Amino acid sequence: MDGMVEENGTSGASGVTDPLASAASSASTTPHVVVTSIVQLTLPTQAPSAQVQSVIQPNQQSVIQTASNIQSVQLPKGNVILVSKPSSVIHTTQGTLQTLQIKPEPNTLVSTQGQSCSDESCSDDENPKRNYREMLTRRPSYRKILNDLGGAEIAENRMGNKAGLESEVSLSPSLSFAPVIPAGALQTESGLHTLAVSGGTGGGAIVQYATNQDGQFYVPDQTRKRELRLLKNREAARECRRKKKEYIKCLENRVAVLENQNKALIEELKSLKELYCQQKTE
DNA sequence: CGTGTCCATCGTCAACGGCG
DNA sequence: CGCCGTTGACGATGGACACG
Repeated sequence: MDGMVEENGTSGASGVTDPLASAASSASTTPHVVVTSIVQLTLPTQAPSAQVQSVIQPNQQSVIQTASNIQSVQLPKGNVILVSKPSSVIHTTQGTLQTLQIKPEPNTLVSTQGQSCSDESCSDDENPKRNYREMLTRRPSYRKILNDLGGAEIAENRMGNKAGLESEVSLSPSLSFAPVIPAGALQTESGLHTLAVSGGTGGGAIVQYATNQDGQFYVPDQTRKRELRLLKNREAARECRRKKKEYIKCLENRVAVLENQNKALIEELKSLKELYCQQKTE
């Protein structure tokens, strides 16, 4: 093995501020610390070492995840690389990256030449019609992005949530014979009793009850269905917002990384121009 | 201290797409 | 085609802050 790849969890060397990390530290509701990784490449033989700014995060419930296999690479001087998981939402900048030669070792995971974006998003550059159509259609859902990333873990969590939700909802039939009118219940013209249930900030649920022949209160099937739908949608909206936030954070992080790379490339171009002019005058 | 403004968060509705 | 998940839009609410 000619080269080594190691990650340290800092972003200082590249000078990129990490919006993810700062956001994580400021948001009290975020339980995990998100770290932008610097991948230090120790290059083979005489080549100088180079640092690669990565937005790949440690394995966690995230849109962006660490590639499971980190491989050694051969990196000619001046080349810029991105080490990426194949189906990542992180896309390399098309056309600006030079060829990255991967050492032909078995079990290596390769992403080269700015092709690390997902199959869906970049496989059909030669099909402008489809691209145009996709531009007009809805962008993929956050869940789809996560699935593309192999978010089995998240899918499992969702299943868990769903189970919890259903068990919660299954409590509803127990209300079918509530012996007393709940406090705050109002009777409507249709004979239904509505009960406003406040739920934290904003919004609130409304549950409707009816009375049977014995004067007992029960939740009509229609009401129960609505209750279930609202509950599910409430949970879905919460999850959707969480994913959206995470997605936006990742995009912001990516912007920071790409800006930094752009800066570095501009500097490199500048120095190469100077070098070229010097040699020309000699 | 009361009021106005801004911002974050929430619940709900409606539209859309995917799936059986 | 109906059901269900996803998500943008909207309005409600509460907290933080500035101002008089």
